Amino acid sequence: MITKVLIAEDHQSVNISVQKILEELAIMNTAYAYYCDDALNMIAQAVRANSSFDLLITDLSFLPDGHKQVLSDGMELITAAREVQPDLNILVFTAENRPAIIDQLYNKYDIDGFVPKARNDARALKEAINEIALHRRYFPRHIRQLIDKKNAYSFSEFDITIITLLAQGMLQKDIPAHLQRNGIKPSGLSSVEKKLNQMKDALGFTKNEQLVAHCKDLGAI
Amino acid sequence: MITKVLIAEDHQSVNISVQKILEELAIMNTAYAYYCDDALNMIAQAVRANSSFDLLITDLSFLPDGHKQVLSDGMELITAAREVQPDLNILVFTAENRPAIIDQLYNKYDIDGFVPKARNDARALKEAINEIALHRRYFPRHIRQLIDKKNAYSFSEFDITIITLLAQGMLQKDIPAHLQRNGIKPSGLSSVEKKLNQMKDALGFTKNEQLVAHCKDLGAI
DNA sequence: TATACGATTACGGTTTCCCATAAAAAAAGG
DNA sequence: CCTTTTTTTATGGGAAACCGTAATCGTATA
Repeated sequence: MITKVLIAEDHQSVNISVQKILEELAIMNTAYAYYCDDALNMIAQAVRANSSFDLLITDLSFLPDGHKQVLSDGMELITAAREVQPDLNILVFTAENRPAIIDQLYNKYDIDGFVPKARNDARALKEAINEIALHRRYFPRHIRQLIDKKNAYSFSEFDITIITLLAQGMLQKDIPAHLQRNGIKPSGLSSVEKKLNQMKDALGFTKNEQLVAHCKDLGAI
Repeated sequence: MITKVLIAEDHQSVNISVQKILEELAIMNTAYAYYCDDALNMIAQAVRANSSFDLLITDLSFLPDGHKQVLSDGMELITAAREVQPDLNILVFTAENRPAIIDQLYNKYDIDGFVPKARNDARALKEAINEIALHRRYFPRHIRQLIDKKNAYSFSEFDITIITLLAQGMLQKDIPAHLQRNGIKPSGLSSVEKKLNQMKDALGFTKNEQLVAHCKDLGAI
């Protein structure tokens, strides 16, 4: 049963609506935060007071606005929250639709539900909360498809490192030295070239510029 | 005086809040649409019925969801709306924060106000509506700064063409032929190289990959 | 220890890109 | 109409990237 819920959402306009939705579900014990740090503090304090939250509804992107924060986005909040309260249910409510991000949430962060901000998000939120109350994960079908589609090519950490360096202006021939300095295993120039060719081949690309553009679209870099 | 307002916003959660905000401003004559096409129809019909809207509050991104639409985003809606009702006040309410996009809204689409979805967006919306009622444009200071900052380098159509081609995988040496086929004036390879150098120089870059990444971030391509 | 195998790295030739300079063309000015 | 200036285009040498192949390293196995 879900009775105590925390909303972490920096958009006031959305925050208001989520509160209203919880009211309609007869969940009266709610709290809300506009910053990740505030949210984490509330979670920690609730744990200490033996009245921990049953559910965290959080956005992913939190715009910086001058207030210095330890946690800068929803991903970090999720990690930190799980540390202070491992059994906390987490529902991500966001406009983010880049497959690489959602895939991470599902497979790495192991969140309990995902609701995209969209035309029927109010109804979807209610469904999601009800599902999570029944200990089931909530991921709409079209979201699952999105995750699968991105698996056209699954970028490894090594892939991302190389493309990021290129996008930052490093010469290909200088990458090996950088990899060695950071203790990254395959560091030969040939290995870098091979990886780039693998990626381009898998995606039907011919130039590094395409890889950079594609990763930007996916949100991988 | 603003008495009749149309909300075009596909996120139900946001749409609800905006309606509530208008209520608080004692604006009771409101309508809302989840699709651009619907919004345009409502505007056109109101004009025909001699009861046109005073203000359109619109988002920019409208997610496609199967329903085939003529207008696919807020930019197109704005253009179409201005055709059927040139004096319509337009307030853009969006999470979009790419400078190139906001710059276009301000200088090309000539909208009356811009409110970013953020921590105090409910209050900002009220301020914006009040300002517009007084026939003043509403653009928060930090938004103006954002527009100016992007003017570190102002991409021309030619610039964008070249970078887009690179991001699509075209070899640099093949670009001149493409430019000629499309009747674009400077088409020599040297001209392409010169432009690329100008851009990289202005932005402190050394590689084309950086340009592609930067333009993706800006929303220029 | 020897050997086989996969992964990584090194090397050489070709293509593309980069950059400076010069020629040609177009525009501006007298 | 000619000169001056600017813009565009052409050319060539050198650097980087591309690509196939060979050498090397590391590990597992007999």
